[in-house]
Order: sequence, then C-alpha cells, then structure tokens
Amino acid sequence: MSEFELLARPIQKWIRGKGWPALRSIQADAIRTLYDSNRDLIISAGTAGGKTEAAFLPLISQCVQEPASPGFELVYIGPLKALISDQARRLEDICQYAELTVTPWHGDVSGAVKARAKKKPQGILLITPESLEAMFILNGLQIPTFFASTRAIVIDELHSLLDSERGIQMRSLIKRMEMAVGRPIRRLGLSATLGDNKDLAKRYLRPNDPATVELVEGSGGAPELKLQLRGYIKGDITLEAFGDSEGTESEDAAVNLDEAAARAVASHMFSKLRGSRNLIFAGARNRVELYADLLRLRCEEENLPQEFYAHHANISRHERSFIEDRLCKGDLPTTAVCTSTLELGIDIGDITCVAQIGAPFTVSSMVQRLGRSGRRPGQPQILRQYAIENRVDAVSHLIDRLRLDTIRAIAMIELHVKDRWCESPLPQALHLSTLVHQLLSVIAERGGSSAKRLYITLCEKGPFTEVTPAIFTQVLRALGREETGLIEQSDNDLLLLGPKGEKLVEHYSFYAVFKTPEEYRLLHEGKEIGTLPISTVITKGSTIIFSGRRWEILELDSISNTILIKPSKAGKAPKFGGDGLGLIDDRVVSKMLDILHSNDVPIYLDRVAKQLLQEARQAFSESKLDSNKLLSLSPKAHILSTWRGDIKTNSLALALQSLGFKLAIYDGLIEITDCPEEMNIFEGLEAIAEGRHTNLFADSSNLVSEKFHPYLSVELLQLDALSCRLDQTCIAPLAQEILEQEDS
DNA sequence: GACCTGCTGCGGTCTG
Repeated sequence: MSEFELLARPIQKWIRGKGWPALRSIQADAIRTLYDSNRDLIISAGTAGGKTEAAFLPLISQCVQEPASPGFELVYIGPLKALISDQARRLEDICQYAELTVTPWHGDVSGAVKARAKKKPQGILLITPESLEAMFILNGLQIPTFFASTRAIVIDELHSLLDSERGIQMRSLIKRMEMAVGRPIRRLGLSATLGDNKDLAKRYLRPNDPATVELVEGSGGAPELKLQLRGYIKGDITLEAFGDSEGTESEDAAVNLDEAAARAVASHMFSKLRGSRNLIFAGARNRVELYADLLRLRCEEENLPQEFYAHHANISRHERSFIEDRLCKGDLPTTAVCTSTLELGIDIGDITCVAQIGAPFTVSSMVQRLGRSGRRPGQPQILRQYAIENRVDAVSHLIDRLRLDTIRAIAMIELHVKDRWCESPLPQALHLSTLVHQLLSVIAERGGSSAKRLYITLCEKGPFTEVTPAIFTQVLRALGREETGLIEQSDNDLLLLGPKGEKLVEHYSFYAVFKTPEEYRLLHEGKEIGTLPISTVITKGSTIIFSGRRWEILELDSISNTILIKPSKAGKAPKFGGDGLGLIDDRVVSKMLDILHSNDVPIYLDRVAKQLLQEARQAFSESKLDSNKLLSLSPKAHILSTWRGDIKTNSLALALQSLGFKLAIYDGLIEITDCPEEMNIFEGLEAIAEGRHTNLFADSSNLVSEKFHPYLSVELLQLDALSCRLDQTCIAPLAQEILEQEDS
C-alpha cells in the first residue's frame, strides 16, 4: 500500500483538494514510520518544508481510523502564542473533512473556549508550556482524564526548547503527563536547525531510550549561500557617511566619529536593501533603535516613503504585528531592524537578505537567522555581515589591534559554511531554579507529596537527571527554611506548600520558569507604544529614540510605572539593560586562533575587512602572541591566552580575581591590569596550577540569575553555576599550560 | 558582553 493509501479517506480528500502532485519525501517517510511502529520521531526540515503536515496528516488519519475514548487525542506544544494560533488555523483546515475538534490554548484564548474544552476534552489541543503548567496546577486531578487517550505529543521548534529553562520545564511536564496516565505517549519533535545535534535531540526527546527515536530529514541540500563581510573603522569619515553632521565641539568629536561609522553602515544598507524585504539583526535593542532611526532619516532626506522599522521585545504588540504583516504580505518593500524577535517562530514570508551588525554570539543563532532568507527554490541565502572596529595606530592597545569582532565574525561563518558545526546544549547542567519551580508545581498538582515520590518524578524519571539525592535534599531544606517558607512537612511526612509557597503558586506569574524585568509603559496620547525596563536611567525632559522615532519625556510616574511622551526632533537610543550571560563556545574561540595563525584570506571579505584581518594577523605575530601564552606589557600588566570559550576563560579569570588580580576578559584572552602587592603573575598562575587559589566565589553577588534562584542557599547556587557556567576542573591545567608555554 | 518566550480568574463596561 502506498503512503497515500494508508491515510484515512477524509485526509486523502483534503490532499486531493490541495492539488498536490505528490507527497513530499519527509511526509511519505513520516507516514510510513507512524503507521509501521510506535516509535518516537524527529522531523527535521527547513522552514516551510511541510513538517506540520508530515506529522499531522498521519496522526489525524489514525484518529479517524480508530476513534478513541474521551480526552485530547493529540497534543501540540509550541513556544509562541502566534505560532499556536497559526498552526490551529492550518490544522482546522486539514480537519475540515475529518470530524476532529481543534483547541488552541494560550493566554489570549478566551476562558469560554478553555471551559468548554475542560468539560469535554477531545480532538487536538495546541498549548504553550506555560498554559500546560497552569493546567497541572489548577486542574491537577483532571490531568489523567484530559490525557487518557492521547496518542502523541508534537513539539514544535524543538531546537528552541532543547536545553533552555523552558525546555526542561516542558520535558518535566511531558513526563508528569505520562506518569499521570500510566503509560508512555509517543513523542514527535519538529525542527528546522538541529545541525550536528541530532543525537542530542533524540536524547532530549526520549531521555531513557534515545536509540529508538526515528529521524526523518528533508531532502534537497541547503540553498546556495551568498555572503559578504564588510569592515568599517570608527572615525573613517567618508562624504557619504558624514552627511549633515556638524561635529564642531571637540568634546563631541569622539561621539561623532563613532556615529560616522554607524552612518556609513546605515548608508550601505540603505543602498542595498531599499526596495525589497529584509531583516537587519542589530544585536542589541539599543542598536536596533540607532539604526532604525538612521535609516528612517535617510528615507526622509530622499523624500521616500518609510520602509525601515524597528522590531524588538519592548516595542508594542500592535506595532510589531504591523511590521510582521507587512513582511508577510510582501506587497510593499519592508526591512525590519530587529533582535532575535524575528529569529524563529511564525512564517514572515520570503526574505531577500539577512544583514548582521557585529559578530553574533553563537553559530546556531546565525544559522537560524540565515534560514529566514533563500526559502524559495532556486533563491540563494544572502548574508551581509558588518564588522565595526576602533581606529588604531602603533601605540594602540593590543586588544584593539587584534580586531576580535571581525575575527569572530569570520570564525562563525567558517564554522557554519566549511565545518557545518553549531553549538550543542550542556547536558550536565543541574537547572536548580527550574527544579524549584517543578517541585512546587508537583506538590500543587497532587495537593502534597512525599520527598521520595518527588525525587522519582522529577529526577529519577524526569529531566533533572544530574540532581543527586544529596543535592535534592539540600534543595528541599532550602525551600523549607523558615525565612523561605515555600514548603512544610505534615505529620505523616507529606510535603505541602507553606504559606509563602501557596501565595507564589496561586499567582499567575508563577507559570513561566523564566525571569522578567519590571518595566515602564510608554504612552503617547493614551496609546502604549512599548515598554522600557525600570533600570533604564531616564528623566523628565530628556529625549529618546524608540520604535525608530524620536520622543521627549513629558511625565514619569514611578507609582504606576508609566511614561508619557511626545514626538521630538532630537533623541538618543536608550540603554535597555540585558543579562550579559551569553557564553561563547570553545570551538568558536579555537577557530578564531586558527584564523589568526592562517594566511588564507576568505573571498567574502571586502577591502576594509581584508585590511582588518591583515592588521589582526600582524598584531598577533608581532606581539609574539602566536608563540607566548603569557605576554608581559609591564611588570603589572599582562595578557594571558587561554584560547578557550567563555566558561573556561571566565573560570580562570575568577580564580585570578580571588587572588587579588585586576583584569578584563575578551574572547580567549585575559588582560591583567593590576597585580596584588604580595604576588606577581607567575606566582599567581603557579598557585592556581597547584590548586592553591582561594574561593572561586569570593564575589558571590552574581550567582542569582534565574527566577527561583533567590530561594536557594549559596552552596546550591555555586553548584548550579559550576554545572553550566563555570568549570572548576579546567583551571589548574589551564594555568599550567600558560606557564609551560612561557618557559619554552 | 545580548536576546527571546509566557500567564488566571474575576469584575468591570459595552454591544446586540
């Protein structure tokens, strides 16, 4: 029987109605796998590759062919509300001849729809991890009924949920679902960019039995890639960049020189991107505003209609939808200057070109961004990478002369294009903040639980596999401390929520595992145009650039957290804060070292970028950094090379700091700016090599980074950091390596 | 040295 013939009649009818010439190969493969076995399945194909149909055509068919008892027959978990609404529409279309109810369930879905589904659970449920969490807490007793007849759980955008806090939460919820119904439920993962991580993805989809997970991959290799890396030097004043800038006062000169580079980049983007549909990834919200403003001014100067828009998380939903719709419809030229808001999620149509300002932090996000262009057969992916470096001369700082941003951008491109590599998640992470969340959630779901059952549910069978019984006990103790008061023990050894735990879990803000900052609302004539973090320093009368336009602050109310604004002629892009917790992989830094050692000049560099690469290589060899891992600039100032990623470099830096050294950290390099009285750098490194350094956590203030960290003890926070952000075991060998290199 | 994601129940007002 052919794959088509396996499907139920109403689904065959739907396919015929679509006029498809044939099933795509991933669809045929997925149908075969789902009909022939009970195995889990990962469907990996480019965006718009028909993954949703590949999963749901056979799954819906099976629902039609073997009608089941009450309960949701299929569950879809998606990371975005917009994606769920989108997919619900597509599934309703597929189900038009099959009598199957489709229920989207997220924060914007009306209570009436949810109430109806709770009363009569059936068909397909599409839900976010947070709404599923809420379901467990608010309807814990009904969970076995809801999912009694669930055939499969489909996880969309699996790559975005691999190793994140949300991913761990989702895996925990799926396991709890299986435990509630007392049987395994088939799992399907849909993903666009798994790269080298296919085995890891299998492990994340079915941790105790990854070998049985099937993989179906889209055929048709990656589209052709066209790329250019353009270099810019701050203070290089070109006529085109100079524009109408006056720059008379000497104090402003430095600022204006910086701005000249941004103008030159904006000018180039304006000339190349105008008239088509593009995404410009600016790397930070502050830079999104800066470039959106520069590009808007260019349009105004040339009397052209506006086609450049700012898009990031602080801009109002309304404005963001407007930009997304414009990109999607495609009848007007539109370029969004954006952050990772437009990196994944809903289909935004056919993008001509992706621009990236400054080197990205990970190859995987670069790949994800690139995947937004070249979606039509025969169309190339186009990447325009911009690198902006400081002007240098013979006495400039070595770090500036190494052109690290340019070198990193080249490393990222080479790793993707030549090595086909991207980052993997860290499987040894403890995820203690998320564990606290799930502990409270399971207790709420069951109305109380023994410590042993909690351990079995979450650690032995659930996703917190790295948490030992000893660590688990410590976590319970931390939550039970009187000052924490989240849980308490009943007479029969049952763990219950304490008063503070009740209050925490009862509030709707509990359901998400990730932290969100407090924000001001920005109001213009009563309409919200977006938000600014409370931490932003801002005063009445000052001016800002927001949503690509310029505004003056009229009123600032710190009780209601609102800011009233009016349009203005002047403005400066505000600082949006940020976590600064990104980690660059070992492999990226080691690639940077290879590039500095090599003589190859990639063909995709423009004239200035070639010059920057040349300068970097010259600085690298002249400084003897190519043969010395310890470079002394003066008795108290040195450069140490680890040529390792952030985890290892930061760990060695912390050890040095604990001994009293003052330092700054760069990609694979540590700059020692001052030494303590009693110790020079050699003695410091020897002490570390021999394991005699003091506490790595001398400065423990930055250990609280995740939502439920504040409830844990210092000791647990240190364990958590050591499991994923720091590496204690690498410190002594690294110090030894640096010393040995110096001797030879 | 950064970015993103999500949320309930109830009381209020307005519309058909």
